[in-house]
Amino acid sequence: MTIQETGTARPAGRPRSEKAERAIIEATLDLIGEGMGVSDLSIEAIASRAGVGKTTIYRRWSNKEDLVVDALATLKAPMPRLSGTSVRDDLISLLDAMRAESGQPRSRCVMNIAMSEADRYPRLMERFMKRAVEPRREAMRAVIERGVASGELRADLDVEMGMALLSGAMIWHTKWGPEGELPADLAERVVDAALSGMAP
Amino acid sequence: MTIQETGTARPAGRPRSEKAERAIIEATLDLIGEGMGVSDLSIEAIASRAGVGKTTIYRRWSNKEDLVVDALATLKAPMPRLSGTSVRDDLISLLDAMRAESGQPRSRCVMNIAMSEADRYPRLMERFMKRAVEPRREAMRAVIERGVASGELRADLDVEMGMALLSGAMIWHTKWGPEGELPADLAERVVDAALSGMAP
DNA sequence: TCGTTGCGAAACTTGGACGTATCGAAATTA
DNA sequence: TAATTTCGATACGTCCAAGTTTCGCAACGA
Repeated sequence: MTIQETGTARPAGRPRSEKAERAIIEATLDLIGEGMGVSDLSIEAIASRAGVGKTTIYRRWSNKEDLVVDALATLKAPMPRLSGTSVRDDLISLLDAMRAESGQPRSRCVMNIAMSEADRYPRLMERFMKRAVEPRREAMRAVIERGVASGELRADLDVEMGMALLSGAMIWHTKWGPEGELPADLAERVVDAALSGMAP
Repeated sequence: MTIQETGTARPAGRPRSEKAERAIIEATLDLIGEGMGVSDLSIEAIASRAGVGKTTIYRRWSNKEDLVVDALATLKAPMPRLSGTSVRDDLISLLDAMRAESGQPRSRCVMNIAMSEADRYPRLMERFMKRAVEPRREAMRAVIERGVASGELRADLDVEMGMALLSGAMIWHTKWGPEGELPADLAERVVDAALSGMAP
């Protein structure tokens, strides 16, 4: 018996480097964040960026898609804490988290991939949606439903439509709004616009 | 002097085939519509799909990006005729045109490219936005401004925000809504939701 | 009819990425 | 210390698409 028996018995030889593994995933996310599509990614580019031998990648992942799946899976949703004081405040919090993320190249991964690669990599998308998108969506849905129940929102509100208005407006600004950073008060303005509507 | 002097004097030799040119552009749009990114397109695939020799492509375009630019430029916006009776009706017409297009593979080009390739092909995007997106955007802006002027919409409405709500909600449904075709009444529901707002 | 140019097909060269193998060094167990 | 495994680096053969060239034929003007 060996001294350490916690979990799996460590095999002989040099252990795999956690650091290398993280560097590989970071490099992958970086490249995707810079606008690369999945099919543009090359293992060689990832290895080079990560300062790692190709062997070290192939020892862990047998192909590019597996690597991307794992890389995206590490993008956990750091959901904003919701104050719960008012539906308006909570919606602003959620949308402002979107705004903040849209500035970071890293989080652009989410959008770039979600937007463009759905058709080509369905397996990847499925897992990615579940991991990174669904939790946020669920959070927003919960807030809206709470608002309907509490009377802060219209009783006859279509919840999905509400999500479409709010999220869609944020996406629109990200992609087609004025150049540069999104304004700091964008989330608030979007929420207020969606709440009050366009009609007088 | 030659007999025909109408415009440019025809050079000697066999004239270029209009048919081949159209076939090339059609093939390009088809492939993009099937979900291919610009970088996934191969000249050989285009030539093969168009039933054309690679030579015939390279004789006209010196590289892939030029070809894609021209191909997308032919996607003219078949703008819906606006009745002008009410702002609501006109907005529904505009959004319903979006819905109808999202069903056609050909028009998915617009979305796929616009969504995903912005960072990588800025030159392409610029020309494409000008040609295919800006006219529709301008039409919607005009309708909203008319509504503000006529009192059909809030006097203090932020026009850009209104566009974001409407267009964004349509995009959201296209990309993340329930599977399958968009419901026939989606445009109407989006417009009404955006007009009346989420607050009671 | 003849010269010119475009046509599709195919051969060709080049370059990049793939995935594998091999190297000496490093890290760990026994 | 010896055995084992991973490390980064690099070389290798394969494949695929890019882009160029060549070929025989077709379409046009003179």
